[in-house]
Amino acid sequence: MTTKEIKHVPEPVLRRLPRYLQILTRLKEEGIKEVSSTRIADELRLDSTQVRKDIEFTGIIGKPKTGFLVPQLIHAIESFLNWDNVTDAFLVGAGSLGTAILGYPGFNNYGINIIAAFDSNPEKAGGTIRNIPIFHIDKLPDLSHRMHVHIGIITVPAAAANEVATMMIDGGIKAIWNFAPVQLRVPKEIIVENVLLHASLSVLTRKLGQSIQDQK
Amino acid sequence: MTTKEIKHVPEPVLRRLPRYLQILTRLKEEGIKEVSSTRIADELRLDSTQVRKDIEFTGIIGKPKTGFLVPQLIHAIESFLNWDNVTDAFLVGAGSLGTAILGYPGFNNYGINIIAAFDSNPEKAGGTIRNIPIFHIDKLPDLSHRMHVHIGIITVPAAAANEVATMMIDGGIKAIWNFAPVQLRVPKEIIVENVLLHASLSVLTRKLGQSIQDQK
DNA sequence: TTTTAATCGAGAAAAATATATCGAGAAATT
DNA sequence: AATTTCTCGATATATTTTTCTCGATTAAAA
Ligand SMILES: NC(=O)c1ccc[n+]([C@@H]2O[C@H](COP(=O)([O-])OP(=O)(O)OC[C@H]3O[C@@H](n4cnc5c(N)ncnc54)[C@H](O)[C@@H]3O)[C@@H](O)[C@H]2O)c1
Ligand SMILES: NC(=O)c1ccc[n+]([C@@H]2O[C@H](COP(=O)([O-])OP(=O)(O)OC[C@H]3O[C@@H](n4cnc5c(N)ncnc54)[C@H](O)[C@@H]3O)[C@@H](O)[C@H]2O)c1
Repeated sequence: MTTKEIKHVPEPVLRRLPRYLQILTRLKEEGIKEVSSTRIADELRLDSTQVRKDIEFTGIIGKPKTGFLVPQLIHAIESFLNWDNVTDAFLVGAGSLGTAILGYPGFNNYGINIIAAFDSNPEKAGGTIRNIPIFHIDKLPDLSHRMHVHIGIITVPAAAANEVATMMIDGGIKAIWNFAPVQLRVPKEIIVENVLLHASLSVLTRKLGQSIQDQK
Repeated sequence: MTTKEIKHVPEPVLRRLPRYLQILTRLKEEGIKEVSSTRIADELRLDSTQVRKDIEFTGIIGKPKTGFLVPQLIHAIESFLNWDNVTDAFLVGAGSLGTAILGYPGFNNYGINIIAAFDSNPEKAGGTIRNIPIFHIDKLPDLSHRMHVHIGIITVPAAAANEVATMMIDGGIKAIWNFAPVQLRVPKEIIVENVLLHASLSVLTRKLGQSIQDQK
């Protein structure tokens, strides 16, 4: 790989890296300085070569016999995922799921910082959750332009999701984390990451159905 | 494929099927009787061959020029995912995320029916959410045995997740839908489906970081 | 010091997944 | 009735992702 060559990173790699990070953070707390790909792989039931290849993307090189330096690897993964410079985000839809996300303090460790929420229900406007203010949705266009927010989180009902996405994009948002079970119709330069819980469930229920069938 | 041969279904296929279902349900509401793989593919920005291949798993065969019958396909996918006979589930951890899930009526359409929730906080026990009773966690072993529940949902803090998983398995649960960001250590016959929101975020933040970098 | 054991990283191989090609069938159009 | 258009589904190909193999390197043990 030459100096400035941009190498494509497979999504499966991106999804595994935070899992490594989770182990590494724990090891660091335990005072462990070095870790091998074998150890990470064993904990996550993966192949050690895969772990090594994933780590290779971050640019960190290990040492035979001992492995990787824990703090160095943590830093490299966080930097690779862009989690070292936290990006501001808006959340739209302060319903039950939206409230849970707003209430979760952990996301700051994962690269995003929710600075405001919006809802179409006038009764929700004016309140705060964990010091995050909730505004009426009408305020979104103005505020997103002024605050240069780049990430939008959609937790509105499916029927409203596309409308909200359009507002976000008009407001300058570049990436959308979408929890509504619909396909967003957005320009292709907009990054969309869907959290499709029904897709997750489909894997679970199908496997369960199979395993029950197999027992017969 | 001979009569009783069990064909392995790739996970990516299982994750796409509910997305098809969502389109199909909408089309059915609009009174549309037939749909082609091309149309589904266009809406989801997929390849039509892939859609056809996925549908093939459900056993439905289409007709040239017109495609597939919408109601028939809906039924086939639901049956394939085991969503036609809804499975009872327990949820453990009636915190903010757990409450959101308990409050969501949509899961009954996705094959699961949450019949009870548990929490270690005595103050939460006794209440109900959407008519779902919340019990103290101590009641879990007894109740799960008596009620023959097969699915467990974990929405407790990461530190408590493994302990809860063990209790669930002892109680006869066969499949776990895990929202805690930890690797559950369970026997291999137990089905675990993780919802790793930090993994989803890692994809988003990395891509965003890249796209911002590329513009420079 | 020599031996042993563990690991990395490069390259090859295998497996899984996605995409392309094309003949045949069915509906609509001429 | 012939032609065009669209689609399915079988097969082949391409791409992506995972796993395997192995020599080199390092630390610890003998
Ligand atoms: N709650 C869950 O467990 C769960 C699970 C899976 C998926 N989801 C999805 O997440 C989304 C939200 O679910 P929920 O349970 O929080 O629903 P909810 O009804 O509790 O919350 C939706 C919120 O969005 C607001 N809203 C509606 N239209 C709006 C608009 N145009 N602009 C701004 N705000 C608007 C409503 O006022 C409400 O506060 C839905 O798409 C749902 O399918 C939720
Ligand atoms: N809220 C979110 O948006 C969000 C996002 C990503 C991941 N998660 C994960 O979901 C889980 C729950 O998050 P949350 O925000 O709802 O937390 P929370 O603190 O609001 O809820 C946790 C609940 O679990 C209960 N609990 C704790 N230990 C228990 C035990 N041993 N047995 C039974 N109940 C127990 C607590 O009493 C509490 O009610 C966490 O693992 C968190 O990392 C949450």
